[in-house]
Amino acid sequence: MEKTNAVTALAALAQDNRLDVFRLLVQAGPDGMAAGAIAEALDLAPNTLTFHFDRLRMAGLATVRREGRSMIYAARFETMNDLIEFLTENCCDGAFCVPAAACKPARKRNKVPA
Amino acid sequence: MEKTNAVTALAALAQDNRLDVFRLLVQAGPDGMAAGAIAEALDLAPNTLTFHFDRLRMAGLATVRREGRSMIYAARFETMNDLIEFLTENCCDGAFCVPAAACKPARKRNKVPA
DNA sequence: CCATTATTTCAATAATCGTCGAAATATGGA
DNA sequence: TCCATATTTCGACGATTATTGAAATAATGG
Repeated sequence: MEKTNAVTALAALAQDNRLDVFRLLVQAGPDGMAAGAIAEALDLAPNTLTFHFDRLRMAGLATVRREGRSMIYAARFETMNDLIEFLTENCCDGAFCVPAAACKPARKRNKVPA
Repeated sequence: MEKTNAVTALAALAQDNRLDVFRLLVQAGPDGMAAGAIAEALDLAPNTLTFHFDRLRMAGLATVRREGRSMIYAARFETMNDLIEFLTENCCDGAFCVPAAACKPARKRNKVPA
């Protein structure tokens, strides 16, 4: 990931409502969530939400697809992982550092025993 | 890490010059770097740099100490790790996700732990 | 104490950001 | 087609942001 993409992604996440949206999408998994459902869950005006979705999409952190009348938004886990890798790379000149975590979204939302 | 701290940390990193500063500190390791050296390395005005240092410190991403006439800034790796953990937690409801990476800075230069 | 170096504080400014209201667009159903 | 639903677009607004220049503060050495 290039620095300018990292800054864009960080800026996309660096806002209260947008971070909420992203985390909701992260928890929703690859199937995503309808804009209306997110609006209701977070109590946000639909046009405000569109503004935030745009930021997340431009940052590569979310995707959209239409499904009937609804727009379904989903998180892009790959970008999140790239960002984390970018933040941790070159840490202490590489000495004693563990590689960044990769979130590998499961297709179904099965709880994993702790 | 709480959400508001995460937003602050993300905002602190979501700016070109500040991300450069932080990465420089990350690479410098626990011993840190003098403000003047950073100013020279990144070609930034000292007062502008103070502004950015403040953001990083308020976000818990950097510390300062005085050493003679110089102010030595250093990255706080713990906060970076907390942030990464926050971003990846609850990923896909916890299913199939690897825990976040931890950067454990080595004291590779002959420096005694405080 | 004075001069020098290193960094911070303060005030001002342009640019960007997040939210709102009103209107527009797209889809599906009667 | 007409209507309701779902979401986006547009124009405006106050708030925050990053940078600058000038002046202030802190530490060191002569």
